[in-house]
Amino acid sequence: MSLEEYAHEAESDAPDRVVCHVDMDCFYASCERLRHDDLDGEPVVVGMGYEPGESIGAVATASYEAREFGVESAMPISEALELLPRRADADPSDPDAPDPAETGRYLPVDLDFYEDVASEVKAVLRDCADTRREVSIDEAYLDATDRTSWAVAGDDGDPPPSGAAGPADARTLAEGYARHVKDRIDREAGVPASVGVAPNMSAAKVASDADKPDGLVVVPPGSVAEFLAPLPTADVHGVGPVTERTLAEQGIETAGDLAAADRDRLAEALGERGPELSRRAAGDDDREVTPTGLPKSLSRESALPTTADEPTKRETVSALAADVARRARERGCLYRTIGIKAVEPPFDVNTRARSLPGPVDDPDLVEEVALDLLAEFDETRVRKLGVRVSKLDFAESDQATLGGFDASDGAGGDGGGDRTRGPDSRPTATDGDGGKLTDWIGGEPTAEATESGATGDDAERRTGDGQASLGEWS
DNA sequence: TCTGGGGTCCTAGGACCC
DNA sequence: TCTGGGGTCCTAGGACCC
Repeated sequence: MSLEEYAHEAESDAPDRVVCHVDMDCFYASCERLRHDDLDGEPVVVGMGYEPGESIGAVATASYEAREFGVESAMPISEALELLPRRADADPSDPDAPDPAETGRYLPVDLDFYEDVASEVKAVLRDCADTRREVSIDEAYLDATDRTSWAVAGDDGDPPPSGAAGPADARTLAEGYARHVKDRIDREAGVPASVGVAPNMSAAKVASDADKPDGLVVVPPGSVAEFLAPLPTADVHGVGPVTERTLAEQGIETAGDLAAADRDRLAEALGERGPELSRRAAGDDDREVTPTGLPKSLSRESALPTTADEPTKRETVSALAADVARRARERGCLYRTIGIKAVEPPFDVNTRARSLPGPVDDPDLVEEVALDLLAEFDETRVRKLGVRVSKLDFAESDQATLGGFDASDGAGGDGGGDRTRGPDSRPTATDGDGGKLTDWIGGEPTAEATESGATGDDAERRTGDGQASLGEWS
């Protein structure tokens, strides 16, 4: 037996984990209903880049009533308006006006308000589980193993018969716990959630999607593979349109096919991701629920009418650079790499980046480097530009400058209010590769347990609920 | 679908070092 | 000088997710 197999064997004595995935239902629309009673039961469309009366922007969230009309996430507002006219345009005295019963309410995104609501949801989650991972404004994983179990309610604590029961067949304590979480969110934050419960993260995610909205789906240990098997591969966490196509070419259409597929062959077609996806499809996912860490990069981008005009491009990049630098400063982080993105029509993405000798907080430098990188695209027609800073460093952001000996590399060391730290200015105890303080904040630094695949949390895309799940565009 | 904005991780090749 | 192997860092691009 290999060391890993041995470790796995030893682990199998541990009780099955209880992982909850909480996914708010059409969150932005639900938030709007919180403050506008008259939206109850109405088709609601929340648009980003949308302004009242206009038809620009894209659908961020459509309520389930609006989806009945075919309105979907990512859809241009103009298209949504064709399927579901605006209520305000339904003038009863105009015979050509749309029937008010066939109209919807359109609202612009108000992120500040949604964040307020989200923080009430988070307060409930904090109360319900010590181990949490907040994935986005409307989604979180909980590890509730120490709060509940897979024992059947009212029993002597025996787990349900393995594999014999379909999802939610037997009333487990875990189900009661999840019901409690869901009810508390509804009561205390006032917005509906769907909850999935399973022994691992990816199954919990799929479960929360399986009965939206207002769903509660429980997949006990032993029935995970069975639960996943009939689903299309696109429902598996990490399978996007490209991977879906690649799998289909090999005759792999369902999660069951994927689970049973030859993993060496998958590795050939998809790299290491292939076997990993197969394991997940088989119900095998041992990622721990780890708290969300600090960001790895900050960026800002914006679309513009396709142009090759140099001043326009430079102005755009300057503004984006200033914005990114401001956000970095607000969050108290230094950065070591500055990059740009230039998208050529139809959708060719170019990125360029440059690393500095040491971490800095220097808005002028961000602009200077970004413009310098942009020079390569002086003649290029672009439809979108972006600026990014990465290699972020949150460690003691401004302490290094206080003592007066700083910036051993001299890069802008005494130039105004910018904070700079040379590469060697950190104390030796925390210096060196992998020993950075930031590596330890927000989770263990081991490759296996931290981020690998722990982010993307399955495909909501069109059928799901993600307000921002417009990912199929990129 | 004809295209927004914010992120994450993975891979592959090249430079460089020992 | 040639040959080799291992390791790390950097950059660019791709896929995916919300």
